[in-house]
Amino acid sequence: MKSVRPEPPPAHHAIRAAIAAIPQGRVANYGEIARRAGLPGRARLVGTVLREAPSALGLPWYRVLRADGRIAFPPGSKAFREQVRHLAGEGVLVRGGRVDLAVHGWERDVDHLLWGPPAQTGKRKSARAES
DNA sequence: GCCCTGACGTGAA
DNA sequence: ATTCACGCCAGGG
Repeated sequence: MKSVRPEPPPAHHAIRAAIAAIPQGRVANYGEIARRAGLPGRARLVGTVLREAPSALGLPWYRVLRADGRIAFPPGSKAFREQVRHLAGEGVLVRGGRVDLAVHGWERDVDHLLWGPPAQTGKRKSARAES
């Protein structure tokens, strides 16, 4: 017998879990979440789930950005500003609606361990001792 | 069931 | 840095 109230597909659950797993102060892109959820290539599905997911679920939706580190909402929109606000509250700086994934990206850590710290290609304007 | 849209990603021009 | 085309596929009309 069919359940009178069809539960959401497992994929949705996996995606929510992946989003919930983003550490505070870090951000991840849609594709990355999809991968973590075992759904490579389904970045769009992540967006769909987030759209359906009420913020009441307690999901850190604001930690999810596009692949280029850009916020997925139209600049200036309500949601946009709120996302920026939330991120700023966690110490994630947003410049021009954009977050530096090389600094706050979740997966950044892994790259670091595999490839080592990014060599300064000489773009840096002023080298300064970081914390 | 077809068609269009979309909190996306990637590669090419 | 921008723009375009495509791939992907769940939802809603």
